[in-house]
Amino acid sequence: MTEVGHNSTRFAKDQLKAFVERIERLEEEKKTISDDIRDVYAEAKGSGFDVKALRAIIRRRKQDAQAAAEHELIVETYMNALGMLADTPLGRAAAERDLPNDNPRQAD
Amino acid sequence: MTEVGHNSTRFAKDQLKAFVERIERLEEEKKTISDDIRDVYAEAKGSGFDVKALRAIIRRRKQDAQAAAEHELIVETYMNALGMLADTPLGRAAAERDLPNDNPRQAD
Amino acid sequence: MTEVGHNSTRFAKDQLKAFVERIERLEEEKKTISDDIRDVYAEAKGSGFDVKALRAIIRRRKQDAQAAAEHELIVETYMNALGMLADTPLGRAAAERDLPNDNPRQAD
Amino acid sequence: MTEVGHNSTRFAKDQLKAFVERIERLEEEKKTISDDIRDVYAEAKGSGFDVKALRAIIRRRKQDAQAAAEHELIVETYMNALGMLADTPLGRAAAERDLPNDNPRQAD
DNA sequence: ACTGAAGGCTGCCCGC
DNA sequence: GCGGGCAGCCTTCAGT
Repeated sequence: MTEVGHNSTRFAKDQLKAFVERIERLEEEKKTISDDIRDVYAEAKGSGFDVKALRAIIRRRKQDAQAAAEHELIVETYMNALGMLADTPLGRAAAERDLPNDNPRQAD
Repeated sequence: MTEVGHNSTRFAKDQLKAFVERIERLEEEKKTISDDIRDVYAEAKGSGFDVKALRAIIRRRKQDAQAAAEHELIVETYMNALGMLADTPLGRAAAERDLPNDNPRQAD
Repeated sequence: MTEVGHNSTRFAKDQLKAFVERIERLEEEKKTISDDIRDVYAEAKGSGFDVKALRAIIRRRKQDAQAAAEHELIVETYMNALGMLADTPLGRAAAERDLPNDNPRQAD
Repeated sequence: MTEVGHNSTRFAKDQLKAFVERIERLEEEKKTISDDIRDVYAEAKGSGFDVKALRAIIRRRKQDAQAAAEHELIVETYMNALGMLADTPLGRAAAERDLPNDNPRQAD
C-alpha cells in the first residue's frame, strides 16, 4: 500500500485532508469568537456588573425569541387544524383569543 | 483472583452490583413512563387531536414555566446586587419595573 | 367565540386539558426518576466508584441485552423459516445449544 | 424610580445594554460559524465520508495538539529547571531527542 | 432515510 | 485543589 495504491485512494485522502483542514480552520475561528465573548463578560465584570445576572439576561432574551417563534408555530398549526387561512389578520386575532394560553403550570 | 481475593474486593464487587441493579431498575421504570407518554399521545390522536399541536402546547407550557423560574432568578440576582431584601413585596414590585425587559431581539 | 361556542368545542377543550394534564403528570414522574438515577450515580461516586466507568458498564449491558434480543429474533426467524416452532422451551433450548455465542445478561 | 432615577442608573443601563448587544452580536457570529461547520460535515457526508468517523478524527487531532502543547510545557519547565534555554531551535531539538514520545500533529 | 430538535453526559471554569 | 455550576457536544428520537 505504499507507492500510493489506487488513484482513487489518493483522491479520497486528499479530499479528507481538505475537509479536516476546513473544519479545523472554522473551529479555530469559533474559538476566537468564544474567547471574545469571554472577554466581554470579563470587561462587564470589571465595570461592576454581575456576570451571572448578565448571562441570565442573555439567556432570557434568547428564550424569548425562541418562544415567539414557537408561538407562531403553534398559531399556524392551529390554523391548519381548524382549516382556516392563517394569513388573514382577522383569523390571526381570533386564533390568539382561543389559545389555551391561560395559566401555565398552576398547582393541581 | 479466583477464590474471592481480598474481602474488600468482594465487598466492592457486591456494592458495584447493587448500584448497577438499582440504576437498571430505575431506567426500566423510566422507560415504562416514556412508553406511557407515547400511549397518551396515541390516544389523543385517536380522539382526533393533532399530535404535533399537542406537543407544541406541552413544550410551550414547559418553556413558560422555565421562563418564570429564570425570571425569578434574575430578579433575585438583581436584588442581591442592589443589596436589597428580595422577600418584600414592595421590593419585588420595584424590581419588576426596572428590568431591561423591553424589546427582545429587535433588528439593529 | 367567547360564551363557550358550541358544546362540542367545550367538550374538546376539556378533553384537551385532560390529555395535557396526563402528559404533564407523566413527564413529572419521568423527571423524578431521572433525578433518582442521578442521585444513585452521585451515591456511587461517594462510595469511591468512577461514575464514567459505571455509566460505561450500564451502557454496555444495555447493548448486550439488545444484541441478545436481536439474536433471539434471528433465531426465531430461522426457526420459522425452517418450519420449526421456536417458542417452545425445548425449541429455545435446542436453538441455544447450536449457536456459539452464549447469552449475556442472564439472571444470576 | 421611573423618570430615569439617578444619572448613574441611566448610565449603568446604557452600559448594560451595550454589553448585551456586543455579546449577542458575537453569539450570532459564533452561530454562523457553527452552521458553517455543520455544512462542511454535511458536504463531507455527501462525498461519501462517514461523519461520525470524521468527527472522531477531529477530536483526536485536537487531543493530540493539546497533548503536544502539554509536552512542550513540560519540556520547557524542565529546561528552565536545569537553567537551560528552551526556546532556541537547538534546545528544542535536543529536548526532543531525549524523550521517548514523538510529537503527533507534525506537519506532513 | 434524513433532518432537526431535546435531553443527557463531559469537560471547563469559577468560587470556596 | 476541588466541587459545583455551566456551556458545548453527542446521541436519541420525533417529524417529514
